[in-house]
Amino acid sequence: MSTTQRTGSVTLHDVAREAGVSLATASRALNGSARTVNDEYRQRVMAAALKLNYSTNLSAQAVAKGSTTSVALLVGDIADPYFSSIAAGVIRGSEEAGLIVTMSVTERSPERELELVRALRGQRPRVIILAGSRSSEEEHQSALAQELQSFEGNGGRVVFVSQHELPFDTVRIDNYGGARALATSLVGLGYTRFGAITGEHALITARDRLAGFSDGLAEHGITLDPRNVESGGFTRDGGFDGAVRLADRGLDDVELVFAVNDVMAIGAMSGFRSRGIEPGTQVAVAGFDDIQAVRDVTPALTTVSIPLFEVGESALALALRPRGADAERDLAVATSVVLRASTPGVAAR
Amino acid sequence: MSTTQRTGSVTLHDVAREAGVSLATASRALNGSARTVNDEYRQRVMAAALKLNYSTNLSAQAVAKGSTTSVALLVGDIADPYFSSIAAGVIRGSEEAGLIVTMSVTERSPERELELVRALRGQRPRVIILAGSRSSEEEHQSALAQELQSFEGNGGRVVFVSQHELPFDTVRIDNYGGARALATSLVGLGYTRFGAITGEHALITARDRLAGFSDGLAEHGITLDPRNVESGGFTRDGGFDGAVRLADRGLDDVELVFAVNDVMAIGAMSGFRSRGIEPGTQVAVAGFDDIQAVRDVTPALTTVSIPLFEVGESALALALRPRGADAERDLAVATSVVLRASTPGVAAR
DNA sequence: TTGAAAGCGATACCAT
DNA sequence: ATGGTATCGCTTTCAA
Repeated sequence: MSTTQRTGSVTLHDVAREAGVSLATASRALNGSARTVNDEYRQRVMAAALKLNYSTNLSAQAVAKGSTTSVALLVGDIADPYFSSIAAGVIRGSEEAGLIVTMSVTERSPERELELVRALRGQRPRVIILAGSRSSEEEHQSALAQELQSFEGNGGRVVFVSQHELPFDTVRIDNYGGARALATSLVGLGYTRFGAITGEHALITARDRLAGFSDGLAEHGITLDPRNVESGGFTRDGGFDGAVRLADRGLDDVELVFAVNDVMAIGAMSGFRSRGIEPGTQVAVAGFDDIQAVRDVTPALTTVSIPLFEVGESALALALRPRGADAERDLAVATSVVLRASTPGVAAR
Repeated sequence: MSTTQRTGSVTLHDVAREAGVSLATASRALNGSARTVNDEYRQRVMAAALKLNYSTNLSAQAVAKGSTTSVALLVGDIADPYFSSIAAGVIRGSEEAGLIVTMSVTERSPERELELVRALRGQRPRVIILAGSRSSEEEHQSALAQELQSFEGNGGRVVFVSQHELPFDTVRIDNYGGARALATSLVGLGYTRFGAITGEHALITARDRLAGFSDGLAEHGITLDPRNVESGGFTRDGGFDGAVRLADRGLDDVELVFAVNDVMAIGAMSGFRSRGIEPGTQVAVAGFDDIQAVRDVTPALTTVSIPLFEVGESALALALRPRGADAERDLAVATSVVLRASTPGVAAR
């Protein structure tokens, strides 16, 4: 009977033997830090590794070193362009730093998010990045905070994207300010009657954007009538349904509808259309995020631009910053209003 | 001087001591397979683990067991809805199976794909799923095949999505047949003059779709004139540019342009528009994939639907199938033509 | 069932 | 610089 090798993998031991050096030397030559090993030996080890097609066992390395090379990324829904763009940035940054990204999906559920963070601990990642839109429910907030705190206590790094209610490093997206600026721009175009489609009130992002928009209008003496505000899912269908409800109850004199994110806005445009209301001409529409798709819908969507890819990169960069540098732990990314055809200027009234 | 703990983490050892049992028993109670441990002890261990907030170190577990719980997923571009939908399926399936997915982006480069696969070996994942659109360059193909073969030799599982030129399990998407069926449907609508926008010829997916479309037309005695075929990047901008080139050289009598994927088709619609050609009315457009966005562009895009999320789930399921069951290693997913407003029926000619 | 002890594949300290 | 060896956290024989 032949011996069954559970793992046929070549180990460092094999390489060392092949090269005729000690295990320690092989380790130093392959993964050790600097020139502490004779070039002659180094060559031999490299050659042996190549010959045997050796590949370092990252798990073993992790237990020996007491630290991994992985970054855990939590997103609400990877199929949503908002998250996938951020993910692309995180992945890019990680690959540049030689780190591996593991990805989990919270499905926008705070419970699930908490569960995942707990499970992720087993991975002992270097970094946990939370990009899901979080809710503000006290209960989960504190349980989550506690979990993350102990993760940091054990040497991990935590970075939030967008949220800023918890005491962790965060890449802050100025949802409030961006929406406020949008309101001002739209008023500048001549609009005076507004409606909105938002997500669940518990979603901090949705709330901030709506508040910013509302306050922006107020600044110009315009009130956002709550009767013209529909709320639903933070998704394309949520936007569609919101628009339909708005249309069905009568748009009255509402000239422009602000949806708190682009996918909702795009859904809303289709929703209006399904009711025979032509977006852009019969009702203007604006969104938030500036995802790729907004350039290709008709009319092109006015929105607030967020450099999503950059947000992802920044989140990782923030996490990798040396621990001591606790100067400014809040990295703010700039947003900017982008006016497009979905909000044409209002002709003389 | 106090002892500095490099990792503050609670270990199984701590739990065992707290519970007053041996390391072995604690291991069995927490992560061991079945009822081989006294219920009384089991309770004690669980309680201790909970009290100490213990979390299994997955890396250590991996080296001890000789196998990990991770799935490596390679995609061409995570921000592309085609890939992100597949990724969502893979992630869902993995979470159900208690597996962690790590994600890498090939940026659609065969070199990068090969590099990544090599690097991924260090992770010793249970499964590697390759969802990138692969090229057919002989050189990379064989190097990749070799690398994957040895991965399988060491107990790993490999699954391809869409590709079927290499001898590995694959979730096969019927690109050829789908495009062919699309051609037939469009001819049925009364179209007779076609153009196309495709990706680089080396991309198997692009080539198959174009071939299927062309053959489908040929079946009805219609020739796809190569002069009406533009090729470029497999992206939105590639589609945009292709449309612009087509428009600039004169659409002549081309009534319908088939773009080999939806993002290109959507880009093409914008491209045509930028040249004053209204898609849907002045030129019909069709795509392939049925990504979410096609419902919300105007006119809604005719396309070939692929159940992308399901493709991702299936890829994982295939990988997890017991090794012996080598019956049918090619799982085919059904595609279906979806006619929408971008290809209105042609009135009596 | 339970515990002692031998690995798993690497790193790093301590002599040489 | 190099090699021997303890160690990392966990699993899994092997006896008891």
